[in-house]
Amino acid sequence: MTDFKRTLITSALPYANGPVHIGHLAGVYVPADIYARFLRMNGQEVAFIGGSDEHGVPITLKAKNEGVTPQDIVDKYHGMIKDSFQRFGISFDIYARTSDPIHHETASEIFLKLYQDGKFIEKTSEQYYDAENKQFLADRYITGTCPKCGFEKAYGDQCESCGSALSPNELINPKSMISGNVPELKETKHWYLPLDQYEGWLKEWLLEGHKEWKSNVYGQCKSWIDGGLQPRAVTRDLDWGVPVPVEGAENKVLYVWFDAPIGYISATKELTPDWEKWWKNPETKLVHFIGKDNIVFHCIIFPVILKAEGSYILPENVPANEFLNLEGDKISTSRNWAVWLHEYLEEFPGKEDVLKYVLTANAPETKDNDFTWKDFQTRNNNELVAVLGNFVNRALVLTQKYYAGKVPEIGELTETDKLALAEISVIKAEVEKSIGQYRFREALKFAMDLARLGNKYLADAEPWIVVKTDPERVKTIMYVSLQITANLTVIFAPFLPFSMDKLRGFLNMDELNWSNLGRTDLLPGGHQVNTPELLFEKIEDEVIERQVNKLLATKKANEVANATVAPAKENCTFDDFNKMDIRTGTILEAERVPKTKKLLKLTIDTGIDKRTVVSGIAEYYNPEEIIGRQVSILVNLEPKELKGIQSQGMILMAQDADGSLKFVTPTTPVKNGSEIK
RNA sequence: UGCGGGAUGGAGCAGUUGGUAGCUCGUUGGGCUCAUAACCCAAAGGCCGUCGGUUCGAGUCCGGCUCCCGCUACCA
Repeated sequence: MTDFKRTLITSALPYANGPVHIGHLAGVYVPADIYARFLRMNGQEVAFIGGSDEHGVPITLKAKNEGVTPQDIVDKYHGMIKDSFQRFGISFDIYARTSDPIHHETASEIFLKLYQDGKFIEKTSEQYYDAENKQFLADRYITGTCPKCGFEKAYGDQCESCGSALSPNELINPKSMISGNVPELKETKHWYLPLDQYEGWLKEWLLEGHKEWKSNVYGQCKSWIDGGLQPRAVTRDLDWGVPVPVEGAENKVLYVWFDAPIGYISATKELTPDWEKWWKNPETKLVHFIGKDNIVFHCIIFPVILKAEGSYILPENVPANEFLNLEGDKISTSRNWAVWLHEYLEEFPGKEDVLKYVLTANAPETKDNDFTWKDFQTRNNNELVAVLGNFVNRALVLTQKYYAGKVPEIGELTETDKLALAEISVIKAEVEKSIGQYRFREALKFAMDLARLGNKYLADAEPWIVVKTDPERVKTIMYVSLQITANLTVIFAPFLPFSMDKLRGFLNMDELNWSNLGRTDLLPGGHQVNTPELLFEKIEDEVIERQVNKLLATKKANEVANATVAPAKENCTFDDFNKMDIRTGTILEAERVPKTKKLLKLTIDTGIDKRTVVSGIAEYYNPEEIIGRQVSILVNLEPKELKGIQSQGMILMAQDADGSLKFVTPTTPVKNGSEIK
């Protein structure tokens, strides 16, 4: 194992098209912050890097929608994000941004170096171009009819209806999602990073050299590498971003995934003129904190860029987390399904550490986890308040009561005392080991064990009883209790920085580094402590209910938003309508199509014949419950093979605001085969 | 479609190299009353998703299946 002299910690750059939410925090910033604080307390040299990712198509679109410039958008969110991180206590050494000139320079330089060294390949291809907006269209911003299933709102990369992967050129009647116009095909030149040429190197460096990475990270990388890598475009046709610094690249910018990780480097440059020791000295340990969606960029693409450049170090570990859900649903910026950091800070002033605690205790380290307000309350009330806060309070209140806040002199230590004090060092070692393995949830649990130890010690020693018979003995008991309390300020400092500041205030002591943990003389006899307040307070049901109601309101608002009725389509002639032969039929049989989520295979009596129809309704209806139902069926639709089954016709469904499907059925039964007109 | 991760007592999670299944919360009973009705002790509660295989022995290794989540497809 290499002996590192310093640690460079990067945290994924949040995308500046929205505020930061608890998912970002749990996945990236809270663990990264714990790690940074822990290392600093150990006297290590640390640079903790963050910043906003401000380029890319979504930001330009948002700007367009709101009638402002992209710079306005990123200024707004960068300011908001930076401020909320600062108030939340994420201890970045620098929080930069990718629209900063220093970043543009850095990214340009690296691109240019690779370009001059011949590390890219150039390719010209035809891509859809929106003439009105004078821009090429990303796959996702082209819509049209799916060539496979006929669904009219397929995207350029995929059809949401049948699930097939598409390329934009396959779409029938392609339309720009930006202008609604028909896009034209236009030639354009781009530079590609030939990832395939680095396969051998990646196998050696990553698959052989970093088997210790977390299984979710390692597994994903392995599958990518084993599956064969393709060259990836590093440039885009867009006017928002870092301009491509070569001839013949007008109106082209660096693709965001190329430019964003370089943001870590430019941020370091902004932090210190001595930035090269952080990025080019093999005695520096580089650790990327990210979410799982970023694994491929940080484990494969960015390392390839660094490797191709030649003078940079490579990540030593990439402890990516899985995702955090909120009350059972995926967190979503666009659906406003999130707990926003800036709102939390307003609504729970002074409770920054509570959120850090809950997000760490329930961190999605090995799999997706769920954040619920109920759990938030439970952990606050039963763990922070009842275990940690309560112990501290007991120790301090007794000290006030018996000794007017003066730490008593130590007497003879009993076996119990010695065991309790020795346990501190055991817990210390466990916390260190867990943090070293990026298991912050486990580390926090061990830290909590110290508070539990304190409670148990007091319960066993019973100073409130002993005081009546042996006041001398009580002095030692309280001395030991206070040393445990003082040790708590050290062990919890990486996790609950604000609360430990507060606790040190109660104890009237200075901040200590990690190596003091385990000492049993942190508060000398005679030291005066202050009158304590509560370290944590209970969170009442009403507070939680308010948050839950807020989320329910969001859910409702989303439904209303989705309920906006689509505008009428173009007129069609009566003949057009007459072409469709819609009948009433009855479902005779229904079964799930194996290996699909949405499809049911139905046998329908159409009055004309009995035929098989495959219908995408399995998410809303069970096969058993629909047998015998009358439905409306388009009988003269061209047959279509779905999952190897001939589907002869289409069942008409009404789609509700929430996306659910309902049968269109006569109000009272009619004869099968009745025409609908 | 392909790939990755997950499935463990009521809930949320640990289980490192295969050797008597743990933790936090909740529940029940007891103790204590210094403390924010907090704390301490004890108990109940699991054929570790499912089927098969390797092994003296499998939560742990191998294969099939089912179900969730994610990536593929620029929201951590």
